[in-house]
Amino acid sequence: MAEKLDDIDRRILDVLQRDASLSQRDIADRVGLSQNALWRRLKRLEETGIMSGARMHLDARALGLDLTVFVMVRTRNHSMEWSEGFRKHVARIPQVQEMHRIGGDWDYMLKVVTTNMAGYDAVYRRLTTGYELDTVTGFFSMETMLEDRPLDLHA
Amino acid sequence: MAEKLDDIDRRILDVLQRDASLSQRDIADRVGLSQNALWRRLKRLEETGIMSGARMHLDARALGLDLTVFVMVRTRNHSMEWSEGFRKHVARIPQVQEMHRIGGDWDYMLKVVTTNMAGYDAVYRRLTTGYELDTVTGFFSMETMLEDRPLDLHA
DNA sequence: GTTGAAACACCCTCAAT
DNA sequence: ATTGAGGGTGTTTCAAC
Repeated sequence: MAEKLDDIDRRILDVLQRDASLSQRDIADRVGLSQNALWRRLKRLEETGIMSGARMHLDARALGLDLTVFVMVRTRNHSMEWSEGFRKHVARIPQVQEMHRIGGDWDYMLKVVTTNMAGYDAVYRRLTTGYELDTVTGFFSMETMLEDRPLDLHA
Repeated sequence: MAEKLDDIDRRILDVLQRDASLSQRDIADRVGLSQNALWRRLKRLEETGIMSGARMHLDARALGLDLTVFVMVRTRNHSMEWSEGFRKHVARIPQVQEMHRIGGDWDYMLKVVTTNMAGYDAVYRRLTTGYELDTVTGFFSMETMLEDRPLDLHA
């Protein structure tokens, strides 16, 4: 799956994951390419699917989305069919930002972002309606200390 | 903190958080505004800080970043000074995408994205070097079922 | 890989309504 | 709020090296 990327590709991606509004002129200067050569690389990086679209970053707090909860779920049924059904169920809840099937003491972990406790309660009810979950525990974020950081492209 | 946003503002933000590469012409058509009126709203939304820059979305898997771990940390020292020092310590680790101070059985939760188990071990060592942590447990994501979803602007 | 140019789209501002 | 228009910038595709 890992595509062949050289250092320049990595630098282009790193610049863009931090600021996608830069002009090709600026990016080309930063990575030491002509605008034309950069254009060809950008096209290739798009085609391979490594870059999958620019997104505007929004400030959740400024939008009144003040509550972040990490929800741990333990279930009884562990078949893949049930898991996929559960995924679709959760995907219909827009306050869920992220969902993972995890190892350890729990089966699933969800990240929920909403306005307040009433909003979380609504998510909780929707989550548990129609699905028999063994245990559901919310870990409430009291302080977001780091968020939305760029990927480490040198890892 | 919550700014005064009408439905049109919300629709603009919703369109842009899904695709920041759209032209003002396209956005204006979608939300039913003239390009000129849209421009003024965009300027205002930028100034208030609700929109904080476009970012290119990268496919972690295509970049070989195949391992996601949620790290739960329990500490002994719970002073705010220690917490801020710990935050700065963690902020220097580029594989950490997210860090929260949480309530419940744990004190902190970190999201780590890296290449493989060796990469995670490097993060673990760096995390625990110089800081006496009571307990550190990693919940390994076996399957990312939902990720990077847009915020729910109607919550 | 590079430069230069041409055609087009987009952004921003202003004037008028 | 709207349309229309102008100048400047950015993108995309050439041709030539």
